[in-house]
Amino acid sequence: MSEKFWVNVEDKVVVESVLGTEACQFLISLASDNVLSNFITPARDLGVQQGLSKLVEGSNWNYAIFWQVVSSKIGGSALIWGDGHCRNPKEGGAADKISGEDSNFEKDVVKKRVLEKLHACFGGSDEDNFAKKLDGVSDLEMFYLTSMYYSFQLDSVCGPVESYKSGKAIWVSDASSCSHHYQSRAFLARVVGFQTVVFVPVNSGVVELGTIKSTPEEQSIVDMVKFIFTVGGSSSSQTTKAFPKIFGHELSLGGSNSQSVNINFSPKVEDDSGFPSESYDLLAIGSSNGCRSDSNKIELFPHLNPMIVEGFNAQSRVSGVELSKDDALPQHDERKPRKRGRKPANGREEPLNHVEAERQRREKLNQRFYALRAVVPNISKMDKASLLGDAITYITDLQTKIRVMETEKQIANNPQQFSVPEIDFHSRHEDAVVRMSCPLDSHPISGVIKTFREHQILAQESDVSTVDNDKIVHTFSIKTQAGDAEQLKEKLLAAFSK
Amino acid sequence: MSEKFWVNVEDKVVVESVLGTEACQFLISLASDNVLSNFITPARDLGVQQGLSKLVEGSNWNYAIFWQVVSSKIGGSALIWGDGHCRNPKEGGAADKISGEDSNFEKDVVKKRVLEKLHACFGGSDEDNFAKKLDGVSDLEMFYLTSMYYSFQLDSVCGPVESYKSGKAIWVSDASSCSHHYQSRAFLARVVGFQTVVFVPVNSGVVELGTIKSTPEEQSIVDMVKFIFTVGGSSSSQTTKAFPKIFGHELSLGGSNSQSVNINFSPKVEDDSGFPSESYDLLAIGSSNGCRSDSNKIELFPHLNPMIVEGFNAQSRVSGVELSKDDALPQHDERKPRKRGRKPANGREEPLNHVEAERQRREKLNQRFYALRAVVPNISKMDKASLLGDAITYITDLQTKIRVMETEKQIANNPQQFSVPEIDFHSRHEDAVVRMSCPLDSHPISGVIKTFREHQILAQESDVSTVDNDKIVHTFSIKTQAGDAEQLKEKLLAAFSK
DNA sequence: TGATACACGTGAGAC
DNA sequence: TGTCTCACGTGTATC
Repeated sequence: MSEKFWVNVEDKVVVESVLGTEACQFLISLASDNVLSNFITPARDLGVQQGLSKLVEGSNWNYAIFWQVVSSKIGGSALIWGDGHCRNPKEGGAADKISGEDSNFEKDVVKKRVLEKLHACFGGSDEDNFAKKLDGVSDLEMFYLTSMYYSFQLDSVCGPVESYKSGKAIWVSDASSCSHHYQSRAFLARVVGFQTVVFVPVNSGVVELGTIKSTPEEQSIVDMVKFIFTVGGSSSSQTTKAFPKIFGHELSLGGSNSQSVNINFSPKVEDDSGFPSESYDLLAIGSSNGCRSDSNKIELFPHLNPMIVEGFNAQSRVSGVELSKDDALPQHDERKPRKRGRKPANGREEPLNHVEAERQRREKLNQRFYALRAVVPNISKMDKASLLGDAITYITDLQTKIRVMETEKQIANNPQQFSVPEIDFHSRHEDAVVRMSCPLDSHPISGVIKTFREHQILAQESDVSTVDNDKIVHTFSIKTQAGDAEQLKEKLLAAFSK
Repeated sequence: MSEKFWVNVEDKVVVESVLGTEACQFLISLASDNVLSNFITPARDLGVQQGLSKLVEGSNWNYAIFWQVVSSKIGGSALIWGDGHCRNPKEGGAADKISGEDSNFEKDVVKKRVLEKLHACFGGSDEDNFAKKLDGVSDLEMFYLTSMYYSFQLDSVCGPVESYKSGKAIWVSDASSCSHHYQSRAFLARVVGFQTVVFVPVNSGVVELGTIKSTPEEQSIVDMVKFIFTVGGSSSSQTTKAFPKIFGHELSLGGSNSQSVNINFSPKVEDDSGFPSESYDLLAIGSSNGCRSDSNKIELFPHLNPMIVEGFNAQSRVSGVELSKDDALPQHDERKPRKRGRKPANGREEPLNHVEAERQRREKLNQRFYALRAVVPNISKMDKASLLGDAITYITDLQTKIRVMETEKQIANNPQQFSVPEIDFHSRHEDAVVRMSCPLDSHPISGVIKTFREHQILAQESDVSTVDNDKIVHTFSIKTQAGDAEQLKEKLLAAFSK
C-alpha cells in the first residue's frame, strides 16, 4: 500500500529526506494496516491539554505528549496519540538549531507537503488540514506534528511502551541515548537536537517530555507529571462543578462533547501489589485536542483519529479500560517497601475493605505531598509539617509578588492617572492650538495621537519640545469647525484622566 | 505628675483635642506610674515585623500591632507594645476620611508636637524622636504611633486583654462596637474611622488588626495570624539557618542582638486541656521594631521602652514566660472536642510520652493545614487531599501568572527591542535633519529626548506625525559641528537597539 | 538512648 | 446503607 503514499520515486526521496527512512517505513506500515481503526479510542478531548500546557509553558520543555493506552479490538493494547502541547523556542537561547541555519521558504514548502501527505494517508479530510494554516514549519513542529500519527503496540519496544509497562519513569539526558529511545522518530529528533527526553507512566498512558536542553533528572518534574495526570491537577478555581458519579466514583465529562465520556473507575484490588491507592481519575482540566503554542499564538485542532469507532457507550468504555488495565499493567512489580509502621498483623480478614480504603486514602494524601514538594522550591526540611509551612510562606510570597507587580503594571499602564497633563487650548478663527504639558517619562504620545484619530482630527502642526528639564510640551494645531474646539478639549481631558 | 505633661492649660487643651480626653488620662497615668520600668521586657526585636507586614501589606488591614505579654516585677502581667506595622491607604477608595477633609499644615504641626511630647514623657531621647522625621501625620498614623505608648494590665478590661485571657479571637466589624473595644484609644480610632478591629490571641501576646473597611469575620484571617505567630510562618527561603536547641526544642534568636533571646519552650501538659500541642515558638522572620510603610517608604525605629531592665538571661526569660503563661493563660478553657477516632483506652501510662508527642505532631500538622486553608482561595472541598491539590494548582497558577507578568514587564520595559526605529539621517551644512519612524505604541519619545539631553543636543524643530495608521514619525533638526552628525546617528541607533 | 517522623490498623462521625 | 474522612494509639525506622 505504499503506492498511496507517493506517486513517484522523487516523492519518496523527498519525504524520506524530511522524515528519515525509518520513520517513513514505520508510518507507512501503520497507515497501510489502518491500525487506528482497530482501537477503541475513547474520546477526542481527554481534558489533559491544560495539564500538558502547564508542563511545557514556562519550562525548558519544548513539547509534551500524552500517549494514551487503548485496547485493540483484535486483542492487545497500544499507546496512541492522546494529546500534546508544543512550544516554539523564540526567546531564550534555545533556538531551533538546524532550522536556524538553513530554514528557507523552499524547505518549509516541502515540510508542509509531507505533513499534508501524512494527514491524507491517515484519513484526514481536507478541511481540517492544519498544515495549510502554518506559515512556516520549524523542525520542532515537524517532529511534534508527525508524532501525532504514531502509535506503539504494547508488545513493541520503544520509550513510551517501556515506561508504561515497567511503571517507571525514564529520564534520558544525552543526545545519543535520546535517539535510542525515540526509535523510529529518532531522525526527526536528531534534526531538532533533543538532548533530553522523559517518559512518565501515568494512569491510562504515558506522558512524554522533550527538550533540546540537556536537563538532569529531577524527581520533582516526574512527581509533577504524576500529580497532574494521576492525582488530578484540577479541582481548583476553573473546574469546580461537581462531577456526576458512577459506581460511587467520579465521572469526568470530556470537554464540550457530552457524548464522549471518560469514566474514572477505581477497580478494586484484592492484593496490594501495584498501586492500590492510585485513583484512576483523569480530571478534565482543559479543552482542545493537540495544541501548538508559539509567539504567534496559533492553535491547532487537528482532529486526529478520524475513523474511530463511534457509538460506544459508558459501559463499553469501562470494560475497555479495565481490559487494558488487566492485560497490560504490571505497573510497579516490586511491592512497595512499607518501611515504617505497625506490621500487618492480619489476624482476621473481616475489615479488610476498610483497611484497604484507608490505605488508599493515605497513599492519595502522600501523592499530594509529593506533588506539593515538586512545586515548592526551597524546602527547608523534608518532613510534612515543614513542607506545609514552606508552602504557605511560598504562597504568600507569590501573592505579594503578584500584588506588587500588578500595582506596578497599573502605574505603568496609566501613567497619566498619576500626572494628568496640563492642556492649554486656544481657539482661533479656523483652527485651534493645543498645548499639552506633562512629565517626560509619562508623556502619552500614543494616547494623544490615538485620540486625534478617534475624533478624526487632522493635526496640522505637531511639535514636541522639553522645558524645565523633565517636562515635555506637545503643541499642535488642528482644524476645527465652530463649537468643536471646546468639545475636543473636554475629550482630551477625559481621555487622559482615564 | 501631670505637670510633666504640659506646662500650661493651653497645652492640655491642644493635646486633648488631638488624643481625646480619655486617652490623655490613660497615658498620663501610665507615664507617671513609670509603668514600663516594672516590666521585664524581653527583647527589642521580636522578629515579628515581617509577619505583621505580611498581614497588612496587600490586605485591607490598615495596621497590625503585636501586643506582647510581659510579666511585671511587682507581680501580675500586662500587654505592652511589641511591634507593629502600619500602611497608609493611598490607592484604593479607602482614604483617610477625616484628614482628607481638613488636613492642613497647622494640624500636622500640632500632631507632631503631641507625638514629641509623648515620646519625651515616656523617656525617649531626642535622637530617636521619629516625629521629627515625618512630613505629615495622618490620623491613622496618629492612632498607630500613640498606640505604641499604651500598655494594658491583664486585670484591666479592653480588647487585647479580653482576647488574651479568653484565648479566643475577637472580631468586631461595626464602628460603634469598635469604639468599645478600643477603650481609651476610642477617640483616635473614631477619628480614623475604623470599622473593623480584630484581636487574635497568639503565644506570648495578642495581635490586633484594624481597618476602616467593614470586614465580616473570616476564620481564615484568624488562622493566618495564628499560623504566623504560633506555628511559625518562617522556615522558608529567607531563614533556613538551624536554630540552636534547648531542652530539645527550637530556640530562636531575636534579630541581630544575640543577647536578647526568645525561648521556644513547649511546656509539658499532663492533661490535654488547652492547646497541648501548640509549640511556643515565635520564629524570627524579620528585623526592626515598629514600622510605618507608605508610599514614601519611611520606616520608623522608635526604640520604645528605653528603660527596660537589662541583663536578663535565657533562664529568667523562660521562667518569665512560664510565669505569665501560668498565672494568666486559661487559653481555651473548654476541652478540645476530640470528635473522632479511637477512645483513649488508657490502660497503662507507660508510653504516655510517646502518645503525647504524637498528639503534638498531629496538632502541628493540622495547624499547618488550617493555615494553608487560610492562604489558598477557592478550596473545592474541605478534606485534606483536596486542600493539598488546590494548593498545588494554586501555586502553579501563581507561578505561571508571575512568569507571564514578568515577560510582559520585560516587553513593556524594552519596547524598542522589538521594534528598532528606522532612522533617516540627513546632514546639511550647519545642521542635520533626523527622521525617526517606528510603531505608534512603542515610540520611545522620552528615550529620544533623553538621548538629546545626554549628548547636549539642541533640537531646533521637533515634529511628530503619523503615517500609515500605526506609525509615528518624529522629525527634528539639530545643530551639529562637523563630524558630529554621524556620531549622533550611531548613538541614537545604539540607544534604541538597547 | 531518647527524640522525631511516619505508616499502620482501628473506631467513629458525617453525609 | 455504605463510603469517606479523620483522629487516635501504636509499632518502628532514622538519627
